[in-house]
Amino acid sequence: MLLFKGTKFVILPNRNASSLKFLAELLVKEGGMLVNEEKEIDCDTIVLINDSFITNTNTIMKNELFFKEFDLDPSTVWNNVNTYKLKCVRATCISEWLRKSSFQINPELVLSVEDNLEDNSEDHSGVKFVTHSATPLYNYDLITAKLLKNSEKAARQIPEVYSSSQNKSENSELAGKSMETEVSNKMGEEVKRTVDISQTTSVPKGNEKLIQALGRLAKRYEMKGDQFRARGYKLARIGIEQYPFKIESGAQAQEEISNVGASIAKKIQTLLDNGSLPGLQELFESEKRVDYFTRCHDIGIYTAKKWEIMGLKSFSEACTIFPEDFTRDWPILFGWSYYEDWLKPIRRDECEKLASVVQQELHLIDPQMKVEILGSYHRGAEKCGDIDLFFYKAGCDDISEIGRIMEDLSISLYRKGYVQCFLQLTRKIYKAFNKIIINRLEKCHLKTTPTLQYTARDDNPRKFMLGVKLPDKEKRQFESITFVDNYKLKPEDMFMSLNSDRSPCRRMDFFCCKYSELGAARLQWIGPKEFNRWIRLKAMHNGLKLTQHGLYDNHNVLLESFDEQRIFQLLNEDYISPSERNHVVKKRRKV
DNA sequence: TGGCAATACTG
DNA sequence: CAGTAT
DNA sequence: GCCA
Repeated sequence: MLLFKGTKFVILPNRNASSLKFLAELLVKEGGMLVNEEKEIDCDTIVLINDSFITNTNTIMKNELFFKEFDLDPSTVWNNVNTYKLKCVRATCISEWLRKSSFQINPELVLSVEDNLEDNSEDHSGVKFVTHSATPLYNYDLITAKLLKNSEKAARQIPEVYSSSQNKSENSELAGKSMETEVSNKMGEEVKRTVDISQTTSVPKGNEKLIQALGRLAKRYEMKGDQFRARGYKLARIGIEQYPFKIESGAQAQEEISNVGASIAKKIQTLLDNGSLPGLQELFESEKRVDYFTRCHDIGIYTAKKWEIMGLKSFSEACTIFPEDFTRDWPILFGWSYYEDWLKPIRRDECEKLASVVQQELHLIDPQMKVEILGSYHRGAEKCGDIDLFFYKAGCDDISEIGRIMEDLSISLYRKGYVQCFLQLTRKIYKAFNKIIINRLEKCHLKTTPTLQYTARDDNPRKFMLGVKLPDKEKRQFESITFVDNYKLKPEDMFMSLNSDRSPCRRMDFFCCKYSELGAARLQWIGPKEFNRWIRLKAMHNGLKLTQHGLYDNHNVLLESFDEQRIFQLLNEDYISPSERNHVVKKRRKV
């Protein structure tokens, strides 16, 4: 008897995520039906929510990404959900039902859907520079939509639940113009529901341990400098994260999960049998020291290992033994000074606030320039490690012009107190910033070498790496996050600290591209790294080469650089939306 | 057994 | 070129 | 480490 015979399901926001495709296949195999059109939805349809839109506190993330990624018309579907009061459960319940061979929707699994939009608009003070944003920041997908409107039908309607709490400037961007529009800082608005379904996590119980173990092994080999072996573990780990069933044996894992080979299968078996792997419990003391160092900006494994081999345990010790490391690679001084701040996660709303400061300043310099937040922010992360700002100008392929604008922009922001430090120099930046470097050198008693001359490169950099922060009074509105990982400087290194709990310094990167390379460049800076490697490998297997400048054939002839979706097409891949790029592996499943 | 993404910036 | 970064 |  088929488990789901006759039952209709709709998967939200869409069924294209790799793990969902797999579950959808199983569902159909067991007699379930997937709705393909809005009108097929009836009062008995079961709503499956992609787990990546359910937070770890078991609440539905009804934010902009959720609705943006709907296959079907979001407002029609959501209206149906509300009027029929359809049952919403996690998509991964499918694997649970299959495993138990029992299709039962226990009441505690049902996520409630009514809107309890509390007014969270705390943002009325100290936001002057936000409320006069001249051009919108978060318009990436709308731009894409515009570029593609030939191939797509009408622009999709934005559902009410979404647009009501939505950044108005986005809508006005559709009209091609937006002045004096109010920018909400509640872009990542979540409507939280507290439903305790703790027994149904997205990762099957028991696999967590394996994931953690592989992560540790990856970390260990990374610190050893064996990047490829580390990569092997990382890919296997991603595979297990995506695998919807409990792993019962090493052989099963090797058979079903890509990037799990003989060696990892054996380790998995050992873990299942013994609950642990020899020597995995904790990093060795030496590894801890390497770890401490490499978390500092501009300290990689090479330097960290060099210091560790010399028995050094802290930056201050390293500073006395290898002073030239610090005077030559002066950005280390800022990595040290902001060590703790730069390891703190950044909330989306703070990303937005900082970005709008930048955007305002940019508008003064050149109103034609556009800026977008890419990186993990764009992939929908609740907390970001840094803020990646991406600059371009319609019709402008002159990269040095944009470079100069970014340079002026960063210096203006430095003068206004937002930029705290630069991590690379141009002649202009050196002039403005030199004294701060000297100050840091003196602070740790390094002689300020007069030979501290800086290579003023002829061409403008197309990339700026900065430390930025909001003034204390403007920062106050952002609730502090409870840090799970709270990385601390050792006491003997604290004297260099410029960290601030009140208003932490943040890492911000500026990137730019030629207008003609917009698609390829966005692809790169949206990332994540693993996705970039995956898709570039894909290109390579097709005899092509993909870079931030475009997709090239084997004769280095440009095939496409402007249209992101066209690049996917040429690679024979379905378009993968930014938030889905977090979980891409080489193969979903072995045959 | 060789290859594992591809590029930018710095000394 | 090597090292660190994205 | 894994894979072709």
